[in-house]
Parts: sequence; C-alpha cells; structure tokens
Amino acid sequence: MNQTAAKVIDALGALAQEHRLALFRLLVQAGEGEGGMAAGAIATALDVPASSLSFHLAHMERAGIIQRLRRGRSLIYSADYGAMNRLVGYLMENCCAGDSGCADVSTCSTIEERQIA
Amino acid sequence: MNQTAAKVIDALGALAQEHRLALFRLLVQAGEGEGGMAAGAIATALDVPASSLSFHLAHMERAGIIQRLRRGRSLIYSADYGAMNRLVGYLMENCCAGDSGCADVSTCSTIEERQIA
DNA sequence: TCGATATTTCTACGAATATCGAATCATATG
DNA sequence: CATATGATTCGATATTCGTAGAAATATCGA
Repeated sequence: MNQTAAKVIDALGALAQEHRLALFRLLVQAGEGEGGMAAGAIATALDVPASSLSFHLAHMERAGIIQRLRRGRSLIYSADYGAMNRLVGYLMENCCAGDSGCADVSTCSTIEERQIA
Repeated sequence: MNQTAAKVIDALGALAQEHRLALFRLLVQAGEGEGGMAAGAIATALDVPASSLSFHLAHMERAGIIQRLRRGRSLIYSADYGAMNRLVGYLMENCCAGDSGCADVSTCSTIEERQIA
C-alpha cells in the first residue's frame, strides 16, 4: 500500500464514526480557519464527555481532516476543506474510464477542477 | 443518530480499509453497471484470498457503495457512483456558512483554490 | 502565586473488525 | 446425472477501536 492510500484510509476512518461524523459536519458548517469551534463548545453541542471527545479530535487531527489553534485557554478546531476535496478526488480518480459515461456525475465531472490544488 | 447519518457511516467505514479502498478504486475504473469485474478477477488483481475478498465485497454491498449481478457462475461487482456523490454532498453540506463562499455544495473549495479558478 | 477554567493524557476493558482455511452452495457443461 | 468451476459462509483467532472516570497539563485573571 502506498503513502497516499494510507492517508486516505486514515481520513475515511476518521469520518466513519457516529460522533466524529457529526463533529466534522458541525465544523464544516462553522467554517474554516478562524471560524471553527472550541473543544468545550463541541462537547456541549454533541453531548459527549470531554475525554471521549478529545480522543476523537486527536484522531481526526492526526488524519489531517481538521486543524486546531489555541486561543487563550481554548483550543479552536476547524474543518480542512482542502483535505476533503483531495479525498474525493482520489476516490473517484479515473471514473471516466468506464463506457457508461460519467458526464452526469458531478463528482466525476469536477475532477480536473479539483486537481488544480 | 438519524437514518441518513447511519448510512453515511456505513459507506465511509466500507471505504476505510486497505483492501476495500483498493477494490473500490478498481471498480470505479472498471465503470458502472455492465462494466464491473467478477469476484475472481478482483481477487487475482488484489492478491487477496477468495474468502477474505468475499467478506469485503459483502461489507461494501451492504453499505450500498457497490452493486452486484450474476452472469453465469460469476458474480459481477460494480461501483455505485451515485452513492458516492450523495456521500460527498452529505459531508460538505452547508459548507457555505463559512467565509469561503462556495457556490456549489459538491465543490466547497478553499480560499486559495478559488483564487486560482 | 493561587485558584479557576479548558482540555488532554492515562488506564482498563468490552465490543467490533480482519483474516483465511475448510466446508458448502450455485451454476454450467459433458 | 456427475463433475468442475466460481463464489460464499462458517468458525476460530488476533487485532483494533470506543468509552469515560481520574489524574495531569496549560492558560488566564486577581
């Protein structure tokens, strides 16, 4: 298994769990970078014990799908949109090779656009 | 947890594994529907024992990201592009709430990426 | 410095997952 | 019908994952 595949598996695994999926969506809607949310606010919103949440946040940050920065006593977490786009690009790579045609498949049709970054 | 989230978790979990990720990409490149590949051909391509592969194929079909049809003694498996697109849509839903200002939900880009486009 | 607040790390353990040989099931062919 | 072929299911085992209380760490304000 190559390096890229390993990263993709980490990212997918980081999203394939009830609390982490809800957490990621919460962060996606909170915006990137400065947006984000403090760990405590997330714990309250999701109703998950702090230590459990910390476990999940660490998991997601290690997987590269969220980022964190400190502001005073709070640690602000935010979603990494770029990582998500790269993830999708990898999953659907070369999907146009089939003869069924994927012109009507939005993910597939935007591959080139996505790979600019 | 709602029904939709549960399905999304199943789909993500079905992709978050070395053999299954390689398998999905193989099927994506083999095309949808009649394209696809027989279980035996997949086992050969991925160099995974038949019983192990069968476990993974069942996992992915149950998760709704691949489909199968019988052709003689062979079972042909193919990727479900639509399921993948719905998955991405769910993950990035309402990502426009942030300051990135994306117009298309399926391509919620980062600020840097938008400057290029 | 002291105490309050925010969050992580440590720890243990039950639950879920991956593996793969052997046995079984389904279909085709002579 | 008998046999070969393609694929799944069964069973046992090893590994990884999720949980949450308690203790430790980091930062702020008085």
